Amino acid sequence: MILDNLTEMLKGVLEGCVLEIISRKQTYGYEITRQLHALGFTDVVDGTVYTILVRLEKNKLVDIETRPSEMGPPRKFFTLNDAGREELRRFWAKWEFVASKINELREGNDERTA
Amino acid sequence: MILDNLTEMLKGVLEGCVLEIISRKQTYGYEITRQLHALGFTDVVDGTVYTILVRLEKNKLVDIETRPSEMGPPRKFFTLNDAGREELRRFWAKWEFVASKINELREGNDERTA
DNA sequence: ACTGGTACATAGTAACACAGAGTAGCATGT
DNA sequence: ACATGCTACTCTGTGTTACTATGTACCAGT
Repeated sequence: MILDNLTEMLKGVLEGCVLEIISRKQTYGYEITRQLHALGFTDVVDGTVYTILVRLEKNKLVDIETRPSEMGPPRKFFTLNDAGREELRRFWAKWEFVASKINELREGNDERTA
Repeated sequence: MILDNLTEMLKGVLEGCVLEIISRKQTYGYEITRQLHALGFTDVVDGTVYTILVRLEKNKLVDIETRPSEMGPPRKFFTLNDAGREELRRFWAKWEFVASKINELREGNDERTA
């Protein structure tokens, strides 16, 4: 990728992305990582996703169900619960706010003091 | 503000905002803080802005000029140098990438492979 | 003298993404 | 039998960042 080091910019948004992905359908860590890669965030590694999932679990935003896989070790499937859906809603509200303000700044209210 | 705790989402973008503000015109810390408040980021405190400015200086992205003020203590005026303008350009490229991907995710490419 | 606004500075803290390594199951190839 | 490679989860440690809290200092108005 030409754009190196998106790390800092992803802070605070990656968790929201994971929430959104889980909200679409019940899924598991490895699959989530692949979806993020497909989205374009190719530098996001599985370790990062797993720490996010652990955090979501700790904050009781997801329900978890472990099921055997046809390929490899068993999978931990995640589903959003009510708190998770509420958190996701808040995430998008925050994103909308921040993104609109950033774009406002960008589109230069070039305040001619002229 | 209804939207509490934008902190994490601002990581990685606040520095870019400060660069953009400085690029508009030579300015100083306190004024930058006020502009961020005016933008809508009301929870950003001056201490945060000063640490960013110190970082910009350390990374040699700004030129600095200290001048007396009519009101209060002397001000440290900041101007972007070539490296700073290049960094700002990179910031917007990253922002454009991340924002487009997030919005893509949001607008649900619900890609049912049916 | 006191308050309040202006202006800069810094030590400590919490949150987050990442690096790196490890464990484990299964399939395939040699 | 052994190695390789993909799938899948887990954990420890690190660096970066914004925030908290506090302090210094200068000036104006009361």
